[in-house]
Amino acid sequence: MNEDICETSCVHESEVARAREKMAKEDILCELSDLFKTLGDSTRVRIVSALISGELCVCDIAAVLEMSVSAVSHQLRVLRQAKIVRTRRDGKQIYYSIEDHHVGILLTVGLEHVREGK
Amino acid sequence: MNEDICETSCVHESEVARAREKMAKEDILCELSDLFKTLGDSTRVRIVSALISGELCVCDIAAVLEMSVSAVSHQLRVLRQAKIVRTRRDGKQIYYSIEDHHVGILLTVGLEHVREGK
DNA sequence: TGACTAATTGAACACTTGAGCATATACTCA
DNA sequence: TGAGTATATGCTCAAGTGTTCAATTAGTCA
Repeated sequence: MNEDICETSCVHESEVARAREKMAKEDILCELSDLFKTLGDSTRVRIVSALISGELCVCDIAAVLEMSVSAVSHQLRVLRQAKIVRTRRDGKQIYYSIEDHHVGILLTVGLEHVREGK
Repeated sequence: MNEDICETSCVHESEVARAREKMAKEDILCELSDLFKTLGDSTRVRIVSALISGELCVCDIAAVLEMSVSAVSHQLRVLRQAKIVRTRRDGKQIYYSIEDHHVGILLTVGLEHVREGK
């Protein structure tokens, strides 16, 4: 049952079948890569990292990052749509915070990996 | 000690200072975002996901993903440079496998997050 | 050694993306 | 309600990215 995709003769069919079976579904993996892609920008990880220690309003985030409110707001929207952060209004300000604990774990594990690589 | 970055008057200086202190260093966060960026592509997560259940040669990976060997090889290089995968030669083939356990954890936690979001 | 082949690489192109600017919301509070 | 202000959003452009095609490398094994 050759797949006729790889023309070369080196395909180990049983290994391929096994890997296919054990992998997560394609659309789930797409969502997963979208999640990583969202975290794959230095502005956005810096925002998330700043929020780990507690909620902040947009102006504060901009001050922490030393960036314009507009640029920060653009990235906050991306983080919001990806359900990585949530918002809460208090008076004139809108406070941002981390949406769920998975995000914190991802940051922590990722940092370990980075630091271990020296 | 106004930073003169955010012109508006809504900056909470103590919160900003606290966040700045607790955050990881800028260059570390940059490396972290690079890590996520590397995983932030559907082809690459699919490769990593395929390798979680065991090593595979380039041809096999291409077969699993139903992509050209060339396209896969380009992405494998990116994963290699990011120290996400390692290689081992056996005869004519080169086998790829996951570099370290953090990668598996990231995938797992990320999948949890994605699946929880329904 | 030399033919063969798995894998890598370079260049090109279409597509995506982040930041800046100007403008528009949306909410507060007097 | 209306002025004031914190935040959000279109639009645009420069910079970055993934895939294809063609050519090349690096290793095997007869």
